[in-house]
Amino acid sequence: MSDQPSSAPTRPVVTRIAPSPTGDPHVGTAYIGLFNYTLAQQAGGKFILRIEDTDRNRLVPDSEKRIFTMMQWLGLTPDESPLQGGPNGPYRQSERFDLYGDYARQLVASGAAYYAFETAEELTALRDAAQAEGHVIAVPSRELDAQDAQQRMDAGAEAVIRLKVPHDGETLVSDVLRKPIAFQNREIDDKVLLKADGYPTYHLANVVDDRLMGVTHVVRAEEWITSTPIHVLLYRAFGWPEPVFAHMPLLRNADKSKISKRKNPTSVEWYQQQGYLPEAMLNFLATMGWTHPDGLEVFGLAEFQRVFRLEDVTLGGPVFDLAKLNWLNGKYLREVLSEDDVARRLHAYLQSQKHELPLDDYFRAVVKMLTPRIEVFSEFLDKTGYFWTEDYPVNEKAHKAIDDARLLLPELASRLKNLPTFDAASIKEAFGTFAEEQGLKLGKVMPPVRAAVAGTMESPDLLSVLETLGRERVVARIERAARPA
RNA sequence: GCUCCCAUCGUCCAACGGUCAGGGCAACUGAUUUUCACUCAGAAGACGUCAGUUCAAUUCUGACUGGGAGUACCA
Repeated sequence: MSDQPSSAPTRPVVTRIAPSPTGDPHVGTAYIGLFNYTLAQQAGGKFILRIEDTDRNRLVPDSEKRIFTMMQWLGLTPDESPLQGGPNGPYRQSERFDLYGDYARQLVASGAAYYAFETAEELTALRDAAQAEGHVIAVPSRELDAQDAQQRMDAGAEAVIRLKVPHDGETLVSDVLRKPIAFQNREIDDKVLLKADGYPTYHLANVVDDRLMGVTHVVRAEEWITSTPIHVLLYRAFGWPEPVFAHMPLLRNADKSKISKRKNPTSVEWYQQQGYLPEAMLNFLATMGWTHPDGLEVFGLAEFQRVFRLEDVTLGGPVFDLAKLNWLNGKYLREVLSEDDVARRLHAYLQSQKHELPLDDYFRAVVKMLTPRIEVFSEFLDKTGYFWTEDYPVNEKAHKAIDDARLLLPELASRLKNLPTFDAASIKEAFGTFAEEQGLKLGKVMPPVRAAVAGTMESPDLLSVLETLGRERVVARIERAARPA
C-alpha cells in the first residue's frame, strides 16, 4: 500500500514551503521557495505557504508576516497561506493543534508509536552512553507494557509519544536528485512525535500536514535528508503514499559551511534595504545549483519556468557569492530595466529609505548618468551628494586639482557665465577654445572644474554634469573654488 | 564518535567514454574616454588521490582523502 511514489503524471502538483517563524525572512527560504513555486507553476498546480510554529520558545511574533512579505516582494506569492487562507487551512500549525494529538494517538493504538516517560536528565544520560558505545539511543519506555503505559497516562503522567522504529531492516529514501538512500533502521532512533506540551514535533506535523494538504512534491533543503527515513516510516505507519522527495543543496558561506548570519547577509530584508532588485535576486538564486541550458546568465522568472527541470539541479553546495549578485543587479539596471523604470524604482527605494527627492527631470538626468556607475541603489546617494546640496565634501585629490589650477578658474567661470546656451555641446566648445588660447590640454582644464563642481575626481561625464547642474550652480561653485582657501 | 550527502578554474556552472575541458563572476593586462564607471579586446586560471572496467576515462565502479549536513520534547 505504500510502495513507490513514482510521480504519476496525472497527479496535480502541490508544493509548499514550511518555514518556522523564528526570525528574519531567510534567503534559504526564498531559495527553496523559488523552486517550489516554479514546480507548481509549471504544472498548473498549487504552492502553499505553511507556518511551522510548533516551537513556542523560538517564536518571533512578526516573523510570519515578514516571510509572507518577502515572498510577495520576490514575486513568489503562494496560492494558499495563513494570510490568504485556502481550502486546506488553517495554515498555521499552532491552529491545527488538536489534529496532531489525534494522529499520534492513532499510531500508539496501532502499535507504531508509544508513550515515553523518560525525563530530560535520563535521556541525556542514555544518549551519552549510547554514543559512547557507538549506537543509537534505546528508550526504555518502548519496552513498557502498553496497558501499563495507558494507565499511567490515564493517571495524568506526563509523557511524549515516540515513533517505534523497527529494529531490523532498512528504510529506503527515494530522491529525485540522487540514487535511493538506504538507512539501516537500527541507526534511526525513536523520534519524539508529540511533545509533552501536546505540540507535535516537525516530523509528525510535517507528515500529517503534507498529507492533509495534498502535497505531492516535497522539495526542501539537504539538511532534511537524514530525517526523511523517519517521515517515510510515518507515511507507512499511517498507510499513506509518500510524496516525491527532492533535497536541494544548501547555500554556503565562502568557507563552504551552511550559509549563516555571521558570514553572510541572510535576511532578505537586508537585500531589500540595500536596494537589490527582486528579479536580480531571483535570477541569482536560480543559478545556485542550476544553469540555464543555453548558458543564459540573465533571465527572468518566466524564462526560468519555461526551462527549469528539477533533475538538472547540481548537488555541490553553491557558495553564495555576493559579487556575482552585485554584477547581476547592475546588469538589470543597465540592460534589463528601462531608464524610466530605473528612475521610478530608485525613487521608490529612496522614499522607502526616508529620502525625499522629487521624481523630476533633474532626478532622471542624474539617475541616467549614475546607472552605469552603481550596482545597487544604496550606492546612489553616496555618489551623488553634489547634485543635491551645495554643502558637498571636497576630497584631497579634488583640493589638489583646484590648487594646481586656481588661476584658471575665474576666467573659466566667466566664460561659462557668458555662454549663450548652457548645454554640453556649447560647454565643450568653450573648454576647447579656452584650452587652445591658453596653450593647455583639455586634461589640464577639465579636472579642476570637475573638482570644483563635484568635490571629487570621479564623476560622470563632466559636460553632462555641468549641463545638468545648470549654469547658476556651476558658475557659483567654480567662483567659490577660485577663492583662495 | 555514528549516519547520510557531495567532489571540474578562487567562485557559479557546461561537457554526461574520444574536445586544445567551455562559459559567467572575481582578479589581472590592454583599448576607448575629460576622471570614474560602462563597453570592447586579451591573458591567466580546474578535472582531489589511488585502484578497477574499457581500445579510450573528467565522465562508469570501488577505496581513500577532503568538504558538508544530521545526530533535541528546534525546525
